[in-house]
Parts: sequence; C-alpha cells; structure tokens
Amino acid sequence: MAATIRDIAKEAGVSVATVSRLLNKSGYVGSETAVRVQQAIDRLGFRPNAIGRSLSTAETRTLGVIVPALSNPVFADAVSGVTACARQAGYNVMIAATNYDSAEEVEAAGVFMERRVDAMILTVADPQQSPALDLLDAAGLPYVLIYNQTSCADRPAVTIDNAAAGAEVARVLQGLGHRRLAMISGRFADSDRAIARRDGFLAEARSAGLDAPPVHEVDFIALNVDTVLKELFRAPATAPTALFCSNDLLAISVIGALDRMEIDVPREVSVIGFDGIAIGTHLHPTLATVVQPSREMGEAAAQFLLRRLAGEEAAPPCRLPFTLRLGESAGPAGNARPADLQDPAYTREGDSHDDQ
Amino acid sequence: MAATIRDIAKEAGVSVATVSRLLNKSGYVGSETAVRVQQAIDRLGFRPNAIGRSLSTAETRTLGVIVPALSNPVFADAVSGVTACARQAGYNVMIAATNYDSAEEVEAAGVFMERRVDAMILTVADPQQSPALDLLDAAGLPYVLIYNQTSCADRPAVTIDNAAAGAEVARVLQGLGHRRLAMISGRFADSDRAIARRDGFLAEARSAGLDAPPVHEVDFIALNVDTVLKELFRAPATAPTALFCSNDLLAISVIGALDRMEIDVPREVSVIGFDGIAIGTHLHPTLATVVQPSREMGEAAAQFLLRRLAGEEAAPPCRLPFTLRLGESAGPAGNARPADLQDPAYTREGDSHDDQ
DNA sequence: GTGAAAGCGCTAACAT
DNA sequence: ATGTTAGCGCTTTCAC
Repeated sequence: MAATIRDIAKEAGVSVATVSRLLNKSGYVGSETAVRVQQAIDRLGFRPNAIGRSLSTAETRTLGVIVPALSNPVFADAVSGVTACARQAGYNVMIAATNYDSAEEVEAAGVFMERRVDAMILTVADPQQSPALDLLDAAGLPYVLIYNQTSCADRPAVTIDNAAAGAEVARVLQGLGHRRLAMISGRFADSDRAIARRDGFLAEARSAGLDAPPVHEVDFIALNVDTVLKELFRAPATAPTALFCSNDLLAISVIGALDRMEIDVPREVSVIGFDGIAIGTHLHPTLATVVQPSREMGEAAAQFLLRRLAGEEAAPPCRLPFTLRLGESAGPAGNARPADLQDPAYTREGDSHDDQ
Repeated sequence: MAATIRDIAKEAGVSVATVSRLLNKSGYVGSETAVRVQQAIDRLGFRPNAIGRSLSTAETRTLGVIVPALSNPVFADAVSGVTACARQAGYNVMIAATNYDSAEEVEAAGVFMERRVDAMILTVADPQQSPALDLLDAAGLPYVLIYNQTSCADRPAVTIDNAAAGAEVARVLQGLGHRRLAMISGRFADSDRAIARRDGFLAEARSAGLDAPPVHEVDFIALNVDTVLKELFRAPATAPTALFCSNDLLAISVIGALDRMEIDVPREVSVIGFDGIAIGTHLHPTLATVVQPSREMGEAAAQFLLRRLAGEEAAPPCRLPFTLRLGESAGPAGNARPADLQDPAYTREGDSHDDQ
C-alpha cells in the first residue's frame, strides 16, 4: 500500500507533526531534520493523501463544474479556462454534463456537495427557477454562473449582455439592408440566454419599424431544422432574407439545410449565429456570429471563486464584452448591403455595462 | 456547518452505525427506525460527507482524465463519454489538460494520485517513453490510454489501428487517381498516433509504387501552415494533388490556407483529415476524414476501468473500428476520379483486429 | 524546533 | 436489529 505520513515519520525518526510541517511549510523544522524527512519521502515515494488532508482541513481544493454538454465547443472552451486557472492555484476540477436536463443539474449539484467541492461553476437552464441553485444557496456554497443571463445582484454570473447582443444583431442585419428577419432558436426552456437574445432581437426589430420577426424553436438535440426552414421559405414573398440563430452549432446546421434546399447563403439569405466558436472562422462562407469570450468566462469565474476562497473580498466580473464578427454568411441581401459594411473583418465592440 | 452522521444519529435517537447502514443499504435496519432516520436526514438536509467515506473505505469513486486539450472536440467527445459512464456508475470525473506538454502529464498524474482517484484515463505524447505512465505503473494504479497507439499487451489502450488507417488513406487517395501525395502533421514528438498514421500512409504509398510523399510537421498551436503550403506548392509540376492531414483541425486550417492561396479544394487538390469531428460534415466542402469513435472510446475506457474496480476481470477493448468518411474535400484530382467512387457517402469499415 | 494527542466524518468489525 | 468502538491519513493546538 501507499506510504502514509506515519511511515515517513518512522523512517526519518521524527514525529508525524514534523513531517506535516515540512509538507505544508507551516511552522519551523530544522534544516537538518528537513533533509532527513525529505529523503525518507523520496525513498518511499510518498505522496500525501489529499483525502486525509481534506477531512482535516475541511477543504478539498476542488472546483465543481456543471455544464449542459461538453460536445459544444462553447462549454469545452470555458471548462478549459477553468482548469487552467484552477491548476495554477493548486485546485482540481470535477465536471458533470447535464444534457440540458434540469433534473440532472440538481443531481450533479447534490453529488458535488457530497464530494465537498469548495465552490461550483455552472450553467443552468433557468437561473430564476433552479432547484440546483436553491440547493447551493441553502447550503451557502459559493458558486458562479457562466453564460446564464442574470443580474449580478441576483445570482452571481459572469456572462455577456445577451439582450444587447440580440439587439445588435437586429441592428446590423437591418444596416445590411434586410427588412424581413427571422430567428431560429434552441428550446427557450433550456436556455435563459436564448430568451434574452430573442427579446433584444425582437425589441430592436420593432423599434426599427420592421415586421415582427417570426421565431422558431427547434430541438437542439434532434436538430430538425429542415421542417422549420421548409415552413419559413414556403412563400418567396414572405421568406426572410436574414436568419438569426441562437447559437453557432445551430447556425451551421441551418446553413447546411439551406444548402440542401439550394438556397444560397449569403446571396439569398444571411445567417448569423451566436457564440463565436473557433471553427466558425474556417467555414465557407465564414460564419457570422456574436463572439463570447468563452475561455475568459471560465477563467474569470474560476478567478473570482479562487479569490473568494482565499478570503479576499472580490466582486464577480459580471458582464464581459461581446464582439460581433461579421463573417461572410451574413452577406448582402439582394444588393442592399451598404458599402461601408462590406468588409467582413468589420467588428463592433459590445457593451460591457453592468445593468440587466 | 453541514450536519454530520452523528447529528442525524442523535436527532433520530439511534447510533451512527444505524445511520451508516441505512445510507449504504448495508446490514439490517428496522423499517420503523429507517423512517425515523430518513426523517432526520430530510429535516437537517443531511448529505453524507464523501471525504469521510473515502478516508474510511480507501476509494474515492473518482476517475481522473488527462487529455492534451479540451478545445479539440476529439478529446471533449471522449471526456463526454467518460462522464456519462461514470455518472451512471456513481463515479465522478476529475479532468486536467496538458497542452501537449509531457511535463504537465506527470504533474497531472501526480496530483491525481494524491487525490487518490481510483483509476485514470489518459492520452499521453508517447506511451513508450512516459514518466507519467511509469509513475502509475509503479504505484499499481489502474489506467487506460485512449487514442494512444500501443499494443494492448504493452500498456492498456483503447484506440484504433492508426497505421492501418493511414494506409487506408493512401490506398483511397490512390484509388481516386492521385499519384503525388503529401502529409501535413502536427509534431510527432507530441503524438504517437500521428507517427503511426504517417508510417501506415508512407508504407502503403511505397508499396503502391508512388513517389515517397513528403511529410511536413507543423506546430499545432501556432498552426503556421501557410509557409509549409507555400513550400509544397512552389512548383506546379511537383505539387501534390492530395494532402493527408494528421487531424481534422489541421485539415480545416489547411483548407482555409489553400483557399487564401486560391488553390481550389477539391478541384485542384484533395484534402483528407483525421478524427471525424462532428462539424466536419457541415463544412463546405464536406471534410473527408478518418472517423474515430471518440465518445465510444471514452465510454469503453470508463467501462473497462469501472468493471475492473468492481472486481470483474475484464479485458480492455483495445482496438475499435475506424471508418473512412469520404467527404467532398477529397474530390477528384484532375479528372482521374473513378466513377464508382464518386459517391461522397462512400464509407469503408476499418479493421478491428488487435495486432500492432 | 519537535512531539503527543485530539479530532475531521465516515465505515466496519465485533458485541449484544 | 442496533450500539460501541477502532481506525482511515492528515492537521493542529498545546506542551516541552
């Protein structure tokens, strides 16, 4: 079996307390004994048992991360940011995927609580109505949401202003000459951010005097976009010239489906996604999208919790800036595209103010 | 503070042993007391402390996963498979990313050992020469490699036959009429599987009597493919008509770079990747690739370890089958493409035999 | 500068 | 069917 701190103590002819002090650099230990102990450690290949330590210190130095799915690059990137931060602070990361199922959210949160993670980072379906978060609040366990759309005062979250981003999309599409917009979204019940994006999008479209864009929900798993698109493009006269998709994966599917329908993107219809996943820039046409700083979100969330656990009184970052990346998939509708927007490299900084 | 098993015992008027028995469904507990205890648990919102349990049972019910990066969908998908299996077996998953750095591999392995994970799943740079694996072997800690190319007898690994896959690529490209092949690969020092793919590719090209395809290494992080491609396509007479890329992300970059060089894929040059990441099917042209069953790999690895931990004597799956997905990016070179291969849906089952 | 001992929350004999 | 108790490996007062 693996050596214990007592084996080391015996081997070095000291007490366990001394070994512990050396391991944690807490308290004095004579330079000579230090050497003896270190040699014993090396000789036996001793690795302190973190479980024993955790039981004693009541901290696991572990962060729990709960995301809807890892197969979506947006979440994988955020987790990437979390692990990087955690690692250099000597923390570990446990992960769980919920498959966009709120029951799995509670379960994962419960499991992580039993595992006594020091804090959690999560994305839930609906932060206003979340048994998982209720659980954490009741237990007083520190957490930060990522991606979720809440006001910071409410439940701590590092995210972007999804409503502002949705509005920005409507504004830009309109600027490109589009008059008939439409939105295709994943299930709103699964995503509060999709709701915010829609609301901002619709509000801006309305205030610009456009017809209210139709909004279609699709099952993100089954991804039955074909039927929805058939419906949307049945009558050429009323067909939209621009499609706002609630996320990049969805946008990519939509572009594929339009291609099969022999509808040309962007010549006949513009498509813009949301998230800014990396491969978007490698697609043809290049994917237009709202870029979220996913990795930074994960980092910021971890950073905040780590500080808090270290006793520092840090405020959560709350709102990160988003960026519009006008890829080629949001090209001109007809010939309505203004000259000053023809540069695909055109980007525009999003708001980073802190209100809801 | 959170309630302990003793609080529950007191609250229910029983001993801690009884509470423990109820929690673990081990040993008898009267149906009447069971109710009292359960009520106490509910009343106090008690969650058993897994740390205490682990210290006592010497098992953490945790799997450690170490992969080069989470931002590569290939690894994210495998992790996805692992978490799914783990979850339904009551296990948890810790993750670490090494950034293709072998020093980080050892560090992560060491940390996971201190955390006392029950087993590990990992992808290393070189399984033949791996301090991380030496560490695990020395400690007798169960592990399975994924993606890594080893013979099963050597170090347990669930993977595909990368050499056979590389050969298959050469064979198919040749079947499409290509005579001048080339390979672009990530650093071989970082990836034993890239080496195997290359070797199989070159061997098949040779035995088919083709000129030895040039092989170019590129830095997978910096992704400086442009210079390499400039070099390859300097002289039209010797330029390759087909490019084999060691992974999909690389292939996508290559296609983008060729596009910027105004070299048409697949009209002027075919490109085929490796991995079979999901978005490949949504690209234009659709990405030709060798599909690895990533999620299944993660599942198989987890499954095997879980069985082993449960005391069952299970053999690791070792070799999973790969599939060739002949996307549009590997189209005809000139007009040499034979009629019977024109269907992009053409796929071919890979070997699943177990040899090296 | 070092040691002895209590205790973290749980499980698992062993008793009864 | 239930209780008592001795650890699991570590940290941390408190003495010396």
